[in-house]
Amino acid sequence: MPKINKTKYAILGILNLKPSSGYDIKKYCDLSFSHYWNENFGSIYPMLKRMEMEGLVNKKTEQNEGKPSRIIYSITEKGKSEFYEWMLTPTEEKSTRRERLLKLAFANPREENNREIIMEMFERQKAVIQQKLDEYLQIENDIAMDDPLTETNGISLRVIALRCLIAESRAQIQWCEESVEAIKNMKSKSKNGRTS
Amino acid sequence: MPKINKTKYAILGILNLKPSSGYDIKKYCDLSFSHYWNENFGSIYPMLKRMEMEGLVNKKTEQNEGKPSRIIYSITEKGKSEFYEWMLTPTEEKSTRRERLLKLAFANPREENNREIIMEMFERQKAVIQQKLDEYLQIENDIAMDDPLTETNGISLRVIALRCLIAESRAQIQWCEESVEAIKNMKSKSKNGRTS
DNA sequence: GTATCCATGTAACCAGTTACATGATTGC
DNA sequence: GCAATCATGTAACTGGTTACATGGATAC
Repeated sequence: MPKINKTKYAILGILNLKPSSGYDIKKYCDLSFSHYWNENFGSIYPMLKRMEMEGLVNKKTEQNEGKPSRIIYSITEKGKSEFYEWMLTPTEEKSTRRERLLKLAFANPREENNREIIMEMFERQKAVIQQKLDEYLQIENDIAMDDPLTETNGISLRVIALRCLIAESRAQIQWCEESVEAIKNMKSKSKNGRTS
Repeated sequence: MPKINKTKYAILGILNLKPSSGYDIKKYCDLSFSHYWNENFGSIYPMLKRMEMEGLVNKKTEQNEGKPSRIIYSITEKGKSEFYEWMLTPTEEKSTRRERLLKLAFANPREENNREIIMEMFERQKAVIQQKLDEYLQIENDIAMDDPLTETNGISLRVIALRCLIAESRAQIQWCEESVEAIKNMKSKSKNGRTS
């Protein structure tokens, strides 16, 4: 299965909300889902051109006196159908490179003095994750504050997306704690037990 | 902060265990941590050359009669110190592209008929995650079976690494379920409540 | 008058993947 | 004889990031 350029879908998704310029798209990304998605001008502008040639979007130059002219793209029917198809495709988030786990795999707890290093590793990792978690919780709080709709009309999808990151972070923190305990036990056991 | 080539550290980590050829390194990756790390020959061989020039590894050609000759690399002191430095650096696993969450962000639950699609999305995502989870659990089981040391001497780091993936998957599944519930409630509320 | 924002783009680069080329050996 | 494995490598490509170039408008 080939790697597919997802910038296309991000753009389609935003244009499906409303016609926008490349600049708008970038702004929207930064503002609305910076914690789990990123786009750069270097990807957006060339992709928009490509998408126009593929008939996924329509182009319209907006001439504004005074202000610089903007190129507004809108999604076509073809673009919409491609977008909805993508939306319903189950996402396989390939984690081919998880640095944290790789590091762990290289640690060797059989050697006595290494255990301290490994426990230190976990503590440091935990601190990084905790910091992220605090950040997410802060944002969750902010959203609830400035969007009273969430109370009367249920929670927003922005919050739901954020809660995935929150749930994952919490799971990771717990995993760090459990792992430290497991390594501690390993240590005490090898003292009066056997050593390979 | 610039993106750093992590292939280097993966190689250092493996060579720190024992001197190996490029081929060995690839095999080790596939065998030992395929679920969270991947390397290709296209990265390994050029990197080994570069690392030799940087003095991180030593090269030794092994001439075997009959068998094809192998180039065995071993880690140097400089390589070791760079490796341990990396090991203790807290890992910031940037999730700049979480397709699942992006999809969610584009879903609009305010429109009645969209809710069905969103719930369907969650169900499909959940199924994908569940499949992964089952896979992980199977491997965890396999490791425990063929490695009796884990019982007497505590659990291996291979299992601990795996348990991170397991914990994350479980958190994600729970998140899917909670989200579906939240959207259901949103729906019933908007029926006898207000609609924007 | 200068820093920041609006706005569009290109070029260069890096990481990582895939495909290809080569050739020897082993197992069926 | 043929497929699979051992073994090393290169070339081409894709996805994504960063830096640069340009120029007008706005805010202080």
